Amino acid sequence: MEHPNKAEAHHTHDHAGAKNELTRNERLVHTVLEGADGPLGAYAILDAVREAGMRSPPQVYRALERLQQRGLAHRIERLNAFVACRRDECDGTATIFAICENCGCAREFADGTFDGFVTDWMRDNSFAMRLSRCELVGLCLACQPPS
Amino acid sequence: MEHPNKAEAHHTHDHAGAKNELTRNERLVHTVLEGADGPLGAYAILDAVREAGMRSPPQVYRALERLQQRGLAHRIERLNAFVACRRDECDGTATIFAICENCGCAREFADGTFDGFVTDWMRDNSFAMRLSRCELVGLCLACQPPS
DNA sequence: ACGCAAATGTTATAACGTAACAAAGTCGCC
DNA sequence: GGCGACTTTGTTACGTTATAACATTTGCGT
Repeated sequence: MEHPNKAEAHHTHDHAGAKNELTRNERLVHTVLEGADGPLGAYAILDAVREAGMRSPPQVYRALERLQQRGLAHRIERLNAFVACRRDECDGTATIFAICENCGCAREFADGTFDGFVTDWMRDNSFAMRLSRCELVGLCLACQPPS
Repeated sequence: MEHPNKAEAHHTHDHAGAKNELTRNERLVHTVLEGADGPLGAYAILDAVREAGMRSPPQVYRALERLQQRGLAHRIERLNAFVACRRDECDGTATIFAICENCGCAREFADGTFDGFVTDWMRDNSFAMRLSRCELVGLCLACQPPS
């Protein structure tokens, strides 16, 4: 039951600043995510950047890893897919998504009550939290049956 | 951006009752999960039940799916792994896990503040939630550096 | 120019998950 | 008992997601 860990979510910057520090591959992947209308799998991203010169999965996964560290992209665990972060000042440590099962859209948001719950729980239970992920699964307004 | 969905989390029962309704394969998988000291991947489960007669991945995944529907097991998205639920009366619609990056342990718990946050948000945002998943990632008490 | 670190490129393979179909068990019902 | 419908199980083959390991190139300070 041993378990290593991955680099993730520790840089600080606001997004405007962070975007200017991207490498070529990071920028390619980030641009694709920004232009997408929903979460994209790593291989979908790969298809989209292939003509720009990225050819193999590790290149895409490495770019994604660094974008996540900077809070510029998030992985949606339930979908094995990735999105560009649209909130400014996001460091990636506390993300919440509402995921629609019908259209696949994923809406990211922040919430003070949730942050409070997390903070309280980690204090009361001596858990040294590095990051939290919350995924709400259901139907978005547009996808709900008429009335 | 269309997207289907999977069967999940809709039965009701308390666990004591539900356990008596398990089929042979479901019981085999559930017993393995109950005996494990942490989350298990589907192929680790397969190894553990092979001598009992289950031989292929679909058999394991099918049993897991039905256990999840009954709230007897949960998938931890971040780990691509599964655990037996130890709370009674769990229907699987709202799970919270604290996952240790060092030892791999996953502690499940429930929280009223979190439930309230979820309920409020779905009301305020007209989101028809089917289930919520929350995963806190960090170090459990036993794995934190001395002081 | 040299050396170091970061980033990139490439191959092969590991790990996770499912489609599709066949066979066997369960149960009600005439 | 025999029939039919449904559920569960069994099996093969494949699709999808992710990473290990190593070679090469790039950026940059001195």
